[in-house]
Formats: sequence, structure tokens, C-alpha cells
Amino acid sequence: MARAYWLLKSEPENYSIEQLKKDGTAGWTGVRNYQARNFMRDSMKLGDGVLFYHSNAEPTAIVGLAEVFKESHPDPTQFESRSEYYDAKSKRESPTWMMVEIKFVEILKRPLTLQELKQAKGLETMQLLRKGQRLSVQPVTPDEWKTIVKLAKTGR
DNA sequence: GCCAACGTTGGC
DNA sequence: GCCAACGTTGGC
Repeated sequence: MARAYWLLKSEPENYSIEQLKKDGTAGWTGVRNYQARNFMRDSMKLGDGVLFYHSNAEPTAIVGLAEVFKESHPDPTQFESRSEYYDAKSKRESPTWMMVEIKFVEILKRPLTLQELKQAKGLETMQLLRKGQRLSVQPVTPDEWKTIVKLAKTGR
């Protein structure tokens, strides 16, 4: 199967691309939205490309690349009663929340701000740019991926 | 199964 | 900090 592509949002105050670079890999814990979970559980495969996006940031931007390092497995924080992600209804025999792990690839030479992405040719239908789109895990098309990687390399 | 109330996300 | 958009909850 061909490599697929994704966009993951993170608030840099919570977890930034710089931190991912330091850590090398990161478990994507704490996702508590069913649609986002389904993407991680069903569709994200080893080696898939990941755009790392800083939300609630100055500026909001795609800041780096990563890839799927470990496919779907249960998010342990759902069972940790002291975690802010604790879910009392989730059972160990049938965990509600799944996660993947990602591996750092690179920090973009320059961040691609939301503003710039909105103006870029070829990204008009990108999910991230759709009004009201709040999903923290989103699919990215191969064309969008290509466009974004090229934008990051070439300046503009 | 509808839908109002409430909570969360995230750009600005 | 505001608030629009969306998801979830729970009464009926």
C-alpha cells in the first residue's frame, strides 16, 4: 500500500516540534475524539508521513515533519486515574482510546503559517483550512503533502 | 431519536 | 479574552 499522509495538531505549550526533536519519538496520547481516534486506530500505518502543526501558537503553522513509528495500540492514560485524560468508562479488556507513536523527521526551514497556507495554490480544499475544522488528527492528500513539502523547501 | 444545554477547540 | 463552530450529554 502506498504511503499515506496525516496532519497532527499540537499546542506547543503542551508538546512542540522542538520537544519531539529532543525525544526522537512520541506517543500521541490524550486524543479523546472518536473521529481522530478512528484515523489512528484504522488508517495510520507504519512509515506514513506526518505534518506537525502548532495550534494556539504564535504563529499557528506547520512546523515540521514526522512519520508513524508505531501503529495503533491502547492509550495508557485512559486508565490512569490521576491523568487529565483518565476515562473511567474505558475497560482494559476493550480500551476506548487508541494512540500511535510518531518519530521526528525534521523541523521545516521556515514554518508554513496558516495565513500562507490559505493563500497557497493547490491547498484550497485542505481540511485544515476548512471553516470550523477542529480535528486534531486529519488526513492529508498526496498532492497536498507534495505541495507543502515543496513550499517549505523553496521559499515561496 | 430529538434537541437544548453545555463543554471544548482554536483562530483572532 | 472572545466567540463561532462543533461534539457530547442527557432529559424527554
